[in-house]
Amino acid sequence: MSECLNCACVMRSMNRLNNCQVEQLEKNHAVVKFKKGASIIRQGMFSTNVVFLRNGLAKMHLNGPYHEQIVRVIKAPTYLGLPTTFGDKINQYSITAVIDSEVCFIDMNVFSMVLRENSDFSTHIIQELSKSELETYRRCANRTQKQVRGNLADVLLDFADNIFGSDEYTLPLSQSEIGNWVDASRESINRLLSEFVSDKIIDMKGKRIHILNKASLQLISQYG
Amino acid sequence: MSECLNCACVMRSMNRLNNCQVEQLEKNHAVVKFKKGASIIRQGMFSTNVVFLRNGLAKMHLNGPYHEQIVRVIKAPTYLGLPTTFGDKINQYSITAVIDSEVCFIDMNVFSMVLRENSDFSTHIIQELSKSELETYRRCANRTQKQVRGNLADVLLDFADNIFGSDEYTLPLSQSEIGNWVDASRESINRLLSEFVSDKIIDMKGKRIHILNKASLQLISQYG
DNA sequence: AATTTTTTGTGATATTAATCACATCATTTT
DNA sequence: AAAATGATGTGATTAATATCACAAAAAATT
Repeated sequence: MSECLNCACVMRSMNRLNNCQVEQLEKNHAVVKFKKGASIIRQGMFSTNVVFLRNGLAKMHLNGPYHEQIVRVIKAPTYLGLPTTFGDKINQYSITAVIDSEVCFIDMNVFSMVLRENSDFSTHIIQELSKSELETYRRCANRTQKQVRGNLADVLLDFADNIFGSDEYTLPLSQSEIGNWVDASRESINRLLSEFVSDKIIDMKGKRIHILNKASLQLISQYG
Repeated sequence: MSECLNCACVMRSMNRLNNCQVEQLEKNHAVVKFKKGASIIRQGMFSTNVVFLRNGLAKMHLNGPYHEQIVRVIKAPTYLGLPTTFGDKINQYSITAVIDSEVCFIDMNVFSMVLRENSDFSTHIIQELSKSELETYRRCANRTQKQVRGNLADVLLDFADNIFGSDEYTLPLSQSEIGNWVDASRESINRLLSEFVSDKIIDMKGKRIHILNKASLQLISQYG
């Protein structure tokens, strides 16, 4: 029974792949489980695989000049690290599982071959890369122009709307990780979270978040 | 006589294109000159062309939540706005000539066709996009983690090393544009430039910059 | 269960850089 | 050439956030 046909990541682009191509991928892939906190792609190492996140959640991060920089948090199903696979032999960033996750590694040469054979598929990849770059520009402009309060609101909303699909969730990152994501100190994140709690915008028990006043949070995200 | 064969941008990837493909591009392109300050690609407009910068210098910029954000300054020869062309029908950022420049527009459908026909070429584009995204991550992490002094040093070095290839050059951006690039107010940029002058790190007459102490500037870029 | 390590909470203080407010100089435009 | 607009230079003040310094709580490890 074909594991690749069941893989949501491949399925998303399957209409572009013929059976033979799926079979190629099938023969040259490996599914691996990663525990929370485990490193999936490591900055500075050789990259010889294309990586799919089949399920779970991962953070993309790199060594900045002063501290670790989290670039984005990505949920399955998605490609992981296409740019670092195609852009440089050596990984330019790391990817780490943020909750227990399942990952599929595909040999890069096989993937490249399929890309060469199938122009629809390569067009699809070009579009994915392009969209991801546009998103990066937008996020970067937001992060640098807004102040910490607004960026933190963004993070809380991002988890609710894009990642967990619920206004109640368990924060998968520590406060200092959130700081490394939105360019703030761990202390500032802490103080602002307390502020949100005392303003009844969120409820927080440990890492359990409940968004009580989403409208406020959206306003803060825009103007805060 | 073929204009495309003379275009440095196409020449860079020509070993990947056959005569027929060059001819296709040749028949569907238009070379346009832009004065300093003229808009080449405009955020919010439909994009129907792939754009090459044949010669000159351009800035890539987008509307941030509070002010214009300059993302990068790019010199010819280079593709312009591949991500915004392939990632979204509507341009997600603008490109503006920073000095008088010459640009080649190629119909996107023709370009896509060549991409589909020529897998080497599409691999090349995938690599370009990937590299550009990696660069974006790195730059963004630097910009957000370093303070303004270091980022300004970076800009001065970037002009010298990557753009003009000389330690003496005319700044093609105003101080407020530099501010929008490195996330600082125009006043801060001004004060820091004066500081560099009084520290004999640079000499400045109007927009004419002369780097006097490059080693210092590099130190400031690293630790400042 | 005990110990170590990591994460969180919070005050006091320091610092960077923004903002405001003008003056001056340079460029366009009229 | 005069007027208007935009760019630059510089001080005074304010504001946001980092940093330092601990204590307490939670989680991981032994």
